[in-house]
This record gives sequence, structure tokens and C-alpha cells, in this order.
Amino acid sequence: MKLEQAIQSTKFKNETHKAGLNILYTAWWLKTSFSQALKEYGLTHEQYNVLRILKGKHPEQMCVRDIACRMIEKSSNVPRIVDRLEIKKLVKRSVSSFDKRETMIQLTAAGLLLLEVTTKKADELFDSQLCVTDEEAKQLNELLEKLRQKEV
Amino acid sequence: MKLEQAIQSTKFKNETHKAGLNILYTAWWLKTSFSQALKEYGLTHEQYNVLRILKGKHPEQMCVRDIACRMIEKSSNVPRIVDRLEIKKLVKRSVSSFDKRETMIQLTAAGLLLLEVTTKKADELFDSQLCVTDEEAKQLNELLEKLRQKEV
DNA sequence: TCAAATTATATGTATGTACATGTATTAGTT
DNA sequence: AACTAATACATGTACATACATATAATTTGA
Repeated sequence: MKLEQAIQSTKFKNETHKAGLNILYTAWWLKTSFSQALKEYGLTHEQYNVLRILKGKHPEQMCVRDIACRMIEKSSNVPRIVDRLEIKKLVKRSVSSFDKRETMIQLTAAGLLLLEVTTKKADELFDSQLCVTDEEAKQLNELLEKLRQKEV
Repeated sequence: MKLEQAIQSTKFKNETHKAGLNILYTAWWLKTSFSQALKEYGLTHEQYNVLRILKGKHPEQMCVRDIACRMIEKSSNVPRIVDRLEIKKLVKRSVSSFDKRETMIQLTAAGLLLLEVTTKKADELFDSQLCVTDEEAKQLNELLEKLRQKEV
């Protein structure tokens, strides 16, 4: 669907302005299909993101701060997301012996198992939903990174 | 900043997968700078979006449903956003005489004024933050729309 | 014409975001 | 060593999202 149809608007200030809205809309669309796919496993897409990050270090633990700085949405409130994962026994919290201020998070066996299943689903979704060639994806990545040049 | 630095991850399944994450990250970044700019006016970026949509029809009114289907994030809860705008006297609610189920929303003079000031700020932000040429923006729009081809 | 289905909006709940503040621990300075 | 600053995390609050349900008005169709 064209952006014009999606947000029922035909006039944009310029192509750059339209690109901004197009990125926001595409991100919403992507998050939504993603969340949809995870729903049957009782995971939100942020919870999935945290599990994925933990997997990267598994079986080592990670502290909350290290998880936070790997999140796509930097202002995510990791302790709260971990709360929910802990209730579902997908992760375990413990106090760091190295620095007692740190809370160390570790995937449980259940978490690891659920992650394997959902990762398969999620990867399939990415492959089937995102209709660009490898070359186009590369181009898209370059454009997005150029666009973000002034990032602070 | 490259995506790799932003989310401290170097391995991606493929370029398409990376593009997906890149879109999500760029959208977060954009929303954040945007919200930052609106903060001094006491508006959230969703509230601004609703005001913008209302402006499109001003001085006519719009019903909640019409606003909703123009939102970038379709699952936004428009009645609740309108609640907050109404408290700040930026919009006015009234029951439609045409169909009493409908709630008609209209910008107030205060809303219109605030919108003018914030629109200027927002447009400046878009122009200064999004570092792409007109040609690149056009390319980006095409790629995003190709990517979303399978949209339902 | 009237009961049933549909529609428009409001509202409840769980989760997440954005930001401020509180608490415990560690690091740094003198 | 003791005081101060910084750090890591938890938690409170306001707003937003995602989805389910409630309520009232309108439309449909038997």
C-alpha cells in the first residue's frame, strides 16, 4: 500500500518529509506484524527483543544496563520488561557478585526453548514480509544511515 | 551512527533483516527527536499528529473514526488522545447531528495557534535532521513501498 | 415495524515509553 | 577513613498502545 492510501493524505511538504512519515509508518507496520506473530507464544515484541539480546551471551548472564544499550528503542524500561519475563520463568534475576548494584539476568531453559521456536517464526516473517532484494536492502540501509547522519 | 554501533550488534542474518531493524531504529530516533522538539509546548507527538489531521479539514469538524484512519499508527486510541487535547482546550468535542453515535472534533482557536507554532518547529526539525537529498528521499520512499508490498 | 446485526465511541486492563525520583553500592577525593 | 559524586537498578506517574468489552445509535432485513 502506498503511504498516501495508508494515511489518507496526498500532500507532503517535500519528498524528505514524506520519507520521514514513510519510515514511521513502515516501522509501525513491521512492529504490528511482528507482534501478531509472537502473540500465540504470549510474548510482546519488546520481551522477544530482550530474550534475543540475552541469547547473544548465553549461557553467560548480562546486567540490565548491557541489555538496555542493545535495545532498538533506547528508552525502553528494561527492569520492567524483565519483571514480566521473570514472572513467566523465561529469565532469572540475581545480584552480581562483582558489583552488588548490578542485577544479572540469565535465560532459563524455558526461555531458551521458547526463543528457539519464536526466532524461527520471526525470521520467517522477516523473510516473507519484507519484499526487497538483497541489493535493495543494502541500498535501504545506506540511505537510512545517511539520513541519520546528524544523530547525536 | 551506524546501526551496528546503535544496537551493539554486528551479525545480521542478511541485509533484509538488517534493513528491518534499521527501519525500527530510525523510526525510534525520529520519534524521539520529534517528541523532544514538541515538549516545550506540552504536546506529545501523537497529540500533534491529531491536531495536524484536524487542521487538514479546519474549520470543518472531523469524527473520531476519520481521524483514526489517518493516523500513522493505526492502533492509536484516538478518544483518549482527544481527551487530553480537550483538557488543554486545544479541541472541542460535540455530538454529530447527522449521526448521534459520532463525536465530532474541532480545533479551537488556541489549538490552531499552537499548531502553527509547533508545525514551524516540526518542519524545521525534519529539514535539518533528515540528511538526504530530494532524489535520495524519493528512492527511500520507493524502497519502503516495495518493502511493504505484502501489506494486508 | 421490530429484532438482530452493525457501527461509533468510550472505557477497562495489561504492557510499554518517557522521564523523574529513590535506594543501595561503588568510586573518587581529600 | 570519611565524605561526596557517580552508577545501577527499581519504582512512581503520565501518556500511549493493543486489545477486549460495553453502550448507545443506526442500519438491515425478515
